[in-house]
Amino acid sequence: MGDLFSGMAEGHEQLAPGAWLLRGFARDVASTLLADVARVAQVAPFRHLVTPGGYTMSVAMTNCGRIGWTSEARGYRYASSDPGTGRQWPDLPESFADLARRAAEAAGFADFDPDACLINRYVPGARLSLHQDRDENDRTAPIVSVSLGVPAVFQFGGLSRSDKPARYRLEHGDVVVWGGPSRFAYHGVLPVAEGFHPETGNLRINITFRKVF
DNA sequence: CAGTGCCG
DNA sequence: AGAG
Repeated sequence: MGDLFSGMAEGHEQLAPGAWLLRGFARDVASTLLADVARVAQVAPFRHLVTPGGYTMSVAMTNCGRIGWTSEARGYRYASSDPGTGRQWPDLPESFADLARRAAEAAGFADFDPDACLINRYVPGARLSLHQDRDENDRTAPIVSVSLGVPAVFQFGGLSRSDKPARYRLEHGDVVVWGGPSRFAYHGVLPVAEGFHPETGNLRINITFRKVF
């Protein structure tokens, strides 16, 4: 097996045009990120949202930043306050903003300034079926996704749901960035296996940054 | 509107 | 296991 991307920085794997897996990119700040996740969750608790189809999601979610993604019986939407508490979402921690900006830059997207940050918590068995992120108005900004805790298998496909997705094992500190021609790529997470990570126990935490406006 | 889910 |  040869090196398909010789000359590229170690640990940066191209998944598709405009899509990169930055292996271990957030490893050195992972503890700080997790501490900030805990702080956010204290103000905006994780909840299991209900899809418009009436099913309760296996992944628990919360948000920080100016606006947050939510799902309700009536539909998906970005909201400036937490429907669970009525309060505004907590501010985007500095550690989040800095990491998101640097990861986007490393993937070729300059000046990424996310206004939305969705935090997903997976227990063993939790999953996110194949979908597109398409509730954002800014179609030029990338998606930045940070994996923490127990590993998971990430599916990354094409622009059509029928395109067979490739699978990548994402570990603590890995970051995936996709934008440009891959901005609307289908992606998902297979059911998370039982596991243990010293910083999260049996949980997987994912932090996803988007620019809505 | 709803496929970020279920069925098979 | 995973198409539709």
